[in-house]
Amino acid sequence: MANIRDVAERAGAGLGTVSRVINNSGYVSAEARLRIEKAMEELEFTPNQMARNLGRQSNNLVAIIVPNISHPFFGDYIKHAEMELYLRGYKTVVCDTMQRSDREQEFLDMLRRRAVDGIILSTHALEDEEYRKAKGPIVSMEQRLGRGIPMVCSDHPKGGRLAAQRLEERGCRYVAQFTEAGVVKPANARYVAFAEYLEARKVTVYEIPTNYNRLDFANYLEAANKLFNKQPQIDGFFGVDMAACAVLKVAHQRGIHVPEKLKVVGYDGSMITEIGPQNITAVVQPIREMAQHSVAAVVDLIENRPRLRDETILDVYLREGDTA
Amino acid sequence: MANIRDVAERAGAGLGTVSRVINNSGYVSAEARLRIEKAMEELEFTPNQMARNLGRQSNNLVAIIVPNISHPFFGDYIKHAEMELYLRGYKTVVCDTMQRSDREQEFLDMLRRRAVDGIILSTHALEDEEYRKAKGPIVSMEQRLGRGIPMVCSDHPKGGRLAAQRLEERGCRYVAQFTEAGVVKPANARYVAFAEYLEARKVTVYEIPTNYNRLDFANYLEAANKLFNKQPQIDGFFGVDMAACAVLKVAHQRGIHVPEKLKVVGYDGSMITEIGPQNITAVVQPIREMAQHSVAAVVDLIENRPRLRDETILDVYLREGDTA
DNA sequence: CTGTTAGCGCATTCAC
DNA sequence: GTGAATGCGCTAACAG
Repeated sequence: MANIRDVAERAGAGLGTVSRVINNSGYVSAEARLRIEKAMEELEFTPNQMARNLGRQSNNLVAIIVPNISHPFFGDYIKHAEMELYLRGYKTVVCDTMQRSDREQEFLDMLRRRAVDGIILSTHALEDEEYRKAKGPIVSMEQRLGRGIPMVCSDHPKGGRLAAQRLEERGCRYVAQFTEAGVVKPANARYVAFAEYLEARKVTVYEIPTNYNRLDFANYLEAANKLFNKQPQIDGFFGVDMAACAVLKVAHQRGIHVPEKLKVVGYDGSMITEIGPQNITAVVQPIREMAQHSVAAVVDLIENRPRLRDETILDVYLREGDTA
Repeated sequence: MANIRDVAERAGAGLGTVSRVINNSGYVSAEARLRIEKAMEELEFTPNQMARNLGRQSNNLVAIIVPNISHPFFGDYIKHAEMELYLRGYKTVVCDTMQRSDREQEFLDMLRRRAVDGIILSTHALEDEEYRKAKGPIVSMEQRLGRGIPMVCSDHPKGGRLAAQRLEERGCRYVAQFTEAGVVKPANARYVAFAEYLEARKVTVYEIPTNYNRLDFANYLEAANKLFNKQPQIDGFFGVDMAACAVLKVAHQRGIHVPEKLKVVGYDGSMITEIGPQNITAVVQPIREMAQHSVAAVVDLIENRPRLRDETILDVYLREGDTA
């Protein structure tokens, strides 16, 4: 495999000149450029990325760390983030922690080893301390990790209120939501806002704890069954998209008609709210914008551009569907 | 940021010894190891991955190129492949071509530039020639690209037959399937096998061409509407999961009961066949095994292990659901 | 078992 | 404008 020296020799030029042609930087006479380009073609020369990386101390790689790649929300997120990174000249490394903190730690180490230039985190299984001492371009989704680590999230309190408002307008009196036990993060603000809004209006709110460590459908299905067993009188439900699907499914199995007897509002607004027989009414997170902002933030950090704010909170809205 | 030389000096050792400690390779006296480890800790030394990459001519990165990251099938595939790669010491770079051949070409170039050690391709927008001349570890999903490029796919003819068999058993007389116009690949064998099986048994098979360049739901929804407008008498349908969802949705809108009046069989068996009110009867591709085999193949190529076969064809089965 | 040496392939000075 | 020199940080081969 030809290298830059071979090219230089064949073109009767110096390494520097060849390098300048490759990078299209600095001054090169048209004549020399031609000779060098010809030599490159003849030798089928392709610059070696690893050598460039070492020289420039940067590899144009950003790692996106998520709890579950095949979850619709994260799938959408990764898709948009990958495109945004691509537009800025970066490639995307995906890391699925599968909810295991040791894997998260290993992926964090990639930053220290400079295996990637930056990281966008959607999981937070470690102590905040760990993130801060990683010392490098880190952006967090949905969790405040401390000063210097930008965070991007959607307006969860508003999302909770929008859902609550809708269920109340539709006359619900006994509503339920799934909560994620033991996890403190901005996302939980939606459950708080939801409950506050409704309780202030004398609507009963049941909370069913689910295991945040299991983002799979079966987990929500279990919770949905538990819900109907314990609180058969419920007439409204609010939860993440998958939970909404699970509740719809169990309701269907039990012959409970939606939206007549039960209203359902999802949270996320991912693809799965639109592919079923009924479109699920949902609070939509602006996934694409979340990707744009988080990517912009991490690239700013990598390229040493100053950032004004550490927090970006994006607007949400209620998308009409057939279930509420 | 401390480097290996700093460590060597502080520990009063040579570069080689430090390197051996870092890589846990070769012989190092317990005493020297201790001194070096101490020095590494004191200096908070972390080996620089870019330098290692250059030295070893390998970066332990594999690119997975897909047409759409957020598609349930590819999401599942990436998830499993990422895990398999991780187990073998590789990180995963994802590349979403968004069906654009120029992007595919750019991602192929990463291999030439040695920005990644290998590639797993799920898209095939270029001429076979291009792939072959990329000269490097390439594995193809669902498409024969020529000798030396291993291919992994599922047993599509069997899949088509299983679906056909089921619809026939259920008494369907007028069935439809969506086909991908103008694309030749093993995956299409399922449509051929499906039609052959049924036509031999005097069942009428309608084929609705869809645009392969659009893997989104709206595309299938359009096709489903077209189908019901043109062939309202159909009593059976076969198509990829998303198409099945679309047909179910339109059927629901039009008051056509499934499975009473219309049987539906999906292909892929991804998550979306199980989250709706009805479980969709589907031919299941062994996505995890597909990931395992394709990863094993690309890693074998990267690490110069000889491979016996160029083709791996994996078994499929029909998973019972509520729609057929 | 250990330290030294010589690359890995390119980018980036800096004289010329 | 250009070429030669130096360094990026580490690995691997080698002599000791």
